[in-house]
Amino acid sequence: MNELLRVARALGDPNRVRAFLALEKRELCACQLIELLGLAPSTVSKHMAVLKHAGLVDSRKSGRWVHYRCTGKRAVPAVREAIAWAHRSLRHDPQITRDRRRLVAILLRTPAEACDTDRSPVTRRSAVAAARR
Amino acid sequence: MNELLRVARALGDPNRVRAFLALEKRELCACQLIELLGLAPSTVSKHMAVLKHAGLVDSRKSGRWVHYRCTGKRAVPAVREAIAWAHRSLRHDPQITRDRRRLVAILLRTPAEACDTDRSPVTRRSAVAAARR
DNA sequence: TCGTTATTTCGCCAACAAGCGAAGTATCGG
DNA sequence: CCGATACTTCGCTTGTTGGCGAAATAACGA
Repeated sequence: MNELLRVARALGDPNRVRAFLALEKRELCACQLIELLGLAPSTVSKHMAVLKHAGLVDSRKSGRWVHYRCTGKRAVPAVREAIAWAHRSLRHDPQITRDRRRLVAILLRTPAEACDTDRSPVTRRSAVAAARR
Repeated sequence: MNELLRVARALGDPNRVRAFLALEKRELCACQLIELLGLAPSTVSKHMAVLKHAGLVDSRKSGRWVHYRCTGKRAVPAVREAIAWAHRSLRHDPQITRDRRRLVAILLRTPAEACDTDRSPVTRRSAVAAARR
């Protein structure tokens, strides 16, 4: 039952839930999650490690940046079911809705100065479009 | 998102998960859960209050006894989905399997001396049969 | 009414979790 | 190399949680 316990505990903290839901439609690098949540980098790093250990999220390192993404369909069935539960029950949550809006701004702004200098304008535009959906 | 947080936190403790899974097929009174978990009555009472507050469980008082039961189909959709997730991911869990076996013994023994003096032998037999399934 | 039994509430302690800042690791740009 | 940038790990503080036993509440049975 350790898998269920890890997943349940990972989803038991509001900031982790916010970070996890922000990854519903796209991957994000740590600095974008830090800006979204407004927490210290070390805190966000710890939160992401918890989500990762639970199998809800994985990460890919590209240069200086670590990109996090939801494991989604690649997750094992038990975790996949939890992901569907979380996404569905928070679809209309006010906090998550606010976060979605703020993400649009973050995705528009941070590319120029930070995380994805290697991301082409066209990719950036589609990421923003995805965030609006 | 408070509902999800309450449910996730409720399912984040192994003893609460065991108690909750024990209620999958039948209702149980507090003393049976106390015996199953081997914890102090006050501790079990607190655990059940957490499960109840999360909407995973409700209770019905009958005389001296409080019978707990899974809210199951009566739960709101978000909670119902979590219930299905928990039940499905723990169907073959070793600890839960051990608990199911011990429950058979508890259901056979406790009626005579404790909780369900008001339960007729035929009902008791069917409860035991359900526990074996 | 009085004692007994079932359960909850209260008060406490130890373990854990979330937060931060400082120091450490890794990668890029010069 | 050296500084800067992006994270992560470490050490610490503070709030929360899980456990217990003792006392309180409730209901039954004599």
